[in-house]
Amino acid sequence: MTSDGPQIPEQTANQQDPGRMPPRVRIAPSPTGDPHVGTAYIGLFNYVFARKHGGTFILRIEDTDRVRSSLSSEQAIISALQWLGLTWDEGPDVGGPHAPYRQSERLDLYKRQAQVLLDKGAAYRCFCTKARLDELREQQRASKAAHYGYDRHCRELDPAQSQARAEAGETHVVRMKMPTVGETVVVDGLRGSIHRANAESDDQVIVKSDGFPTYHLANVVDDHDMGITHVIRGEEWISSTPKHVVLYEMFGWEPPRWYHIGLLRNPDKSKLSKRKNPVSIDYYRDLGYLPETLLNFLGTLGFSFGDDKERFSVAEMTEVFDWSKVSTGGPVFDQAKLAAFNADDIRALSIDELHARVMATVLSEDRIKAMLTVAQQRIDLLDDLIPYVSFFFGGSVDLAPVLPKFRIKKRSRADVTGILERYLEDIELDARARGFTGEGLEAFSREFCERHQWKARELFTLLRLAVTGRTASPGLFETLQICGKDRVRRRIREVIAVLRAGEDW
RNA sequence: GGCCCUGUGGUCUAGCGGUUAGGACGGCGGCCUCUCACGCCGCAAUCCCGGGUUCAAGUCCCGGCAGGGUCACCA
Repeated sequence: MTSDGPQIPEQTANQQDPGRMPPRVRIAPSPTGDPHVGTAYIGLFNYVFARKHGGTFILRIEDTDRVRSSLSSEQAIISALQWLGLTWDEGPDVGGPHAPYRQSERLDLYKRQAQVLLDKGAAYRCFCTKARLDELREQQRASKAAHYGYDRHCRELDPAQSQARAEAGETHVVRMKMPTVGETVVVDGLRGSIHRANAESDDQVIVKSDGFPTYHLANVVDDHDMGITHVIRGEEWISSTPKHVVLYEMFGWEPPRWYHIGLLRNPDKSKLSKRKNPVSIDYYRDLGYLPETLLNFLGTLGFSFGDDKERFSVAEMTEVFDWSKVSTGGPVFDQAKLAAFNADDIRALSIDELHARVMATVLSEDRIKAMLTVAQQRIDLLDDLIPYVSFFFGGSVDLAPVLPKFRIKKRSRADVTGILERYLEDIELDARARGFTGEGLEAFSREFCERHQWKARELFTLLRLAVTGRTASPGLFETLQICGKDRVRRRIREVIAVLRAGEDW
């Protein structure tokens, strides 16, 4: 299976000597939403590490979650990473020696490997129902149990009987048979040895009832198959890494080296989340951050260049990169500092360069034409254009003049705030709205109104006020489309914050 | 709650037994200037706590505490 992949001299691959063979690293985003800055952050470290050592940087799409994954999200991730310039050597779009690079297209491999584990007695079929598991979890929570995991109910079922039940069509999952004694050590290149008693880990599901593998199986199988030498990923994975180590042992494979990078945080120190901070790479792109600036900023989080230098390019970072310069704490993603970096970089551009950047982004031909299309009927002089379309630009909009208009007859302040919050959330859930085209948004929005028993007129007014800061604008949905998803979301979020802070009416 | 990770100004970080604890963002004050912005100068602000070890601890050890992650048929 890996006959063409390099065998990794793991024994010699210590921190001083990253291995004689060039490293192979990957990022493995899940295409379940907008491209996340966390992906860019982890991608940066993987990219730099690979380039530093003349290795290979791979993009693998982890789309084993059948219900949440979408091709549009995958495309968005690819284009966001391309915008940043983190180019990969192998991936779903460019192919490579270990294609396919999309997990949904590698099902046979996982199925085969799961069978290997089953045959070895290292895994077993579990027929427990969702209801039983929910109840179990509930009980554990209620009784404040020391351990919350699966109770291994099906672990000792007779394999032959299990197989017969499976063949008879009984729905089941496959779980790994975690050792119940001893401990597993994860050697982390950043944090040293992490010990964990095996009894702490439960029998993780490795194949779901729909036949798709879970992350744990797919990730181990693919990393091995693709010859991944160093797994550089987020800290959130630390607690399941012992399971991964055990999986490698069960297969008899040499594990990669692990490096767990600290998680990006919200200002309140919790894990970075879209409710508390813009997390979409698209947001930063569409609001006019420079890609090299975003990368530089990300580079200063968790990594220190040395010599008090913090403005550096990816190429420079690559030159001096060393794990000893990487810290393990979870850095807060500070918008103000990013903005300051961006301001500096804009100032450093020549006028010609600046012009080129602006024309390629906020004033791109497509965008201007879209604006002209909606402005044509509404301006009398050519010179009226810019004032008229001003709300298509910039982050926030001045709400002060329209704030009183948010008061809608027979609706409380809480009603208004609530419906806007709900709208913001539901955009994510609806495929048409997610695409953010005028048509899709309109269909979604009308349905949304019906569902919540709001008149279209009421909600649409709120949206217009929130997004444009005006009582009159071009058609709402074409306006939303041109503004773009991230600007729209930001402005709605800001309105919500303002309304929430105010007195009831 | 169990387990695990982390702990230098508000934030990102440097430091690796002896430093006036350095830089950056932000804040504050000033200079420049027709205004604003830029730019420049300056100021305030930090070693989580408690024990050890040591002539000497932000740096080493132990114990607390705090924050975070994770305990899914999501990754």
